[in-house]
Amino acid sequence: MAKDAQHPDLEDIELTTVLSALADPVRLGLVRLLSDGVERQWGELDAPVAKSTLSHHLKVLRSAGVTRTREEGTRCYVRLRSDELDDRFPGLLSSLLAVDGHGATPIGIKGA
Amino acid sequence: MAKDAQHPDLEDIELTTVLSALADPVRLGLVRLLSDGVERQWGELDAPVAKSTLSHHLKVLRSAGVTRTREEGTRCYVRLRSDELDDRFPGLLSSLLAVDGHGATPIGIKGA
DNA sequence: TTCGATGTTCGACGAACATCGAATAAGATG
DNA sequence: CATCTTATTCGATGTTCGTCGAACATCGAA
Repeated sequence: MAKDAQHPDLEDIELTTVLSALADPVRLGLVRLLSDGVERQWGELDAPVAKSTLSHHLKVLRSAGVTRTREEGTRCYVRLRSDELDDRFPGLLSSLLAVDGHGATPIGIKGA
Repeated sequence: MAKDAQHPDLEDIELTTVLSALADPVRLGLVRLLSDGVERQWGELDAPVAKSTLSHHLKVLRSAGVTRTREEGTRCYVRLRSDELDDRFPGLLSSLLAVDGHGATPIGIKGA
């Protein structure tokens, strides 16, 4: 699963790439959910999209260096690359999370 | 010219809208150029795109509340809405401008 | 090994987008 | 008025993007 889960070096990521990744409501919602630093399993994520779509979004986030994926058996866990992001783009993440009236799709946790 | 140059209230602008607007290399380049606070005339902007395309990009930025357009005769001037942006999205603009290794298209000033 | 759970990949679709050139509008200037 | 400059809009084109369902791959468990 997730064969070539590539995690790019943040130094190779351009600002426009990250901005594109975060410009989507669903992806921004995912980032906000993950912003507490807790690692989540895919199945936990309660997003109003099909599985394949969710998989796609998580792939985009991963490719943009925003998230990190860990595989354990058949399950995958995601978490934010907060520290690395803040190192590469100082202040960006925190300023994004501080905004309210963001157009992010609210993402929940199943069974919560 | 620029008949209904609408400048939305920043309070009505969502974060995703701004991120989308800034995710384009040309538009990010324009914002960086304008970040010195100087008001520029369209003709001054030396971007590697056709005039109609430039007009389009400036319209997107204006619709996203990022820039403000002033008309004077047949000429139009643009400037960043820096203060208002920082009020609505604290720290966002400055963190974006601080990044180097941004994928922004370099925009110049004609005759410079 | 067969089954179930979990993600991924693969077309496919429509919508949105970036881009251009040409046509247009409107003020400035001769 | 005729014309030039400046910017907008229109129509067209090709691309990218978000989305879905279906098929596939992989691991764990019965």
